[in-house]
Amino acid sequence: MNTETSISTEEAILMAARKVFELKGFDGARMQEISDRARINRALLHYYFRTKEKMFERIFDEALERFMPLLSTWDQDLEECWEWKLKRFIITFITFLKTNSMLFLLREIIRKPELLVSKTEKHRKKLNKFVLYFDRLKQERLIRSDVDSRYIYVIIHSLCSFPLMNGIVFSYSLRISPKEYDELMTGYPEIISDLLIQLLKYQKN
Amino acid sequence: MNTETSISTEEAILMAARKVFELKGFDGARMQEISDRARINRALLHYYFRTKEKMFERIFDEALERFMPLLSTWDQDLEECWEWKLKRFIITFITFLKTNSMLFLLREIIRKPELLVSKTEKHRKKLNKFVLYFDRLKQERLIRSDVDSRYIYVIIHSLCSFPLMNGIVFSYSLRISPKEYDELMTGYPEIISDLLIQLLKYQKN
DNA sequence: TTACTTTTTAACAGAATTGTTAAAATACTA
DNA sequence: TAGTATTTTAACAATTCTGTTAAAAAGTAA
Repeated sequence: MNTETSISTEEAILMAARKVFELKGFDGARMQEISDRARINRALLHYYFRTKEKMFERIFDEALERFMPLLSTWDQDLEECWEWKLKRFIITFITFLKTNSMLFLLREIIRKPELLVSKTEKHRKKLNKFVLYFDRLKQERLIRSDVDSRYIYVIIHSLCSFPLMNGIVFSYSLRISPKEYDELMTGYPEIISDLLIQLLKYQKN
Repeated sequence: MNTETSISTEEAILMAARKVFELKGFDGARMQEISDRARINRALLHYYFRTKEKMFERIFDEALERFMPLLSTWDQDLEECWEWKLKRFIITFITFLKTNSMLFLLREIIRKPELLVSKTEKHRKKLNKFVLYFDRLKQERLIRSDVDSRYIYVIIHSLCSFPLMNGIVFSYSLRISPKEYDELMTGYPEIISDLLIQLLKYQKN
């Protein structure tokens, strides 16, 4: 087997598959559409990935493996102040989400909840780092202590994730083009970083 | 035709269809599963709704028709202070979203973007009420003027919508059961109302 | 050129799904 | 009870999609 051509073909297939699965979901995706996008034929598709199921699993796993590490950064660079940490997280996360569809993951998890449990067991332990970190910030009186850290978690993630996955709807609701919406959103990470910092900062009185 | 039994059967079908479409999406939904849920047989399903397509259209339209009115409440009760207005919106919206899947709409719109345009034309005009209202609040120096009203729109909607549609993932990430997450979320509308009010309130200095 | 690998072509089997139909069974109403 | 409307049963046609196969074609490297 010539590894080089195989890999580029395999990569073409994976890129195409990812795109189609993200757009249409597992049930709506068609092997034909994937092979069209990869500019190969359907026989070759099955030659590289035996079944649609296996191909999906690969795409889904890779998506999760890209995603999970982002969630366990809260115990790194502990000397960094929380404002910077937060800001950096938000910018990194939003940048990441521009090329990684959260909706894809969510849709498939809702279709088949086992996907979440089976594929993330090894990351499970790391998931409480956020809450630990923010509870600590409260103890140290660096941030306000009257908001449950789990709410803070939900708030930050909602503010990062939803504007991107709901882009079509938001741009329609705001009566601007998707392009204009994208442009509007370039300033968004800065804005919410600053707002969240204002909001969370410990209030002296 | 005996209208009463028909309506109850039709309603059973619609309820079942809605549930299945919300869970599986159009492509993943099976007529068999819908008729099972409605406790009737597949022949009767087609007797009431000729095709899957037509049934879906009905479900989707109804979902949009429930949804859209919520977005055009910003020019009602103008004597009410903006804090109350905001709080009322948030509570109403979140309550609504508990029984109306935003993910369903989003998934189908992404699958087939025409759905959004074709089905909401008549509501399109009303969609700028939010921005108009908040721009006015800024003029009157009731809220801070350094945040684009469109960002405020995105922020409020993200904070309302995402925690519910991402419930499975959040409860997993926070390592609590879905039930515990629901309980946690009962306090959520109050919290974000208050936080948003703090954040938006006009700052004297 | 030769040997080998990759890719295409074209055909097909099998399964799942949608939608239809006719006749029988059941439920309802006058 | 008789007549009407609703629902079930069971079978079927048509289509779409997945996955397989064998042989041919094209590409690559020695």
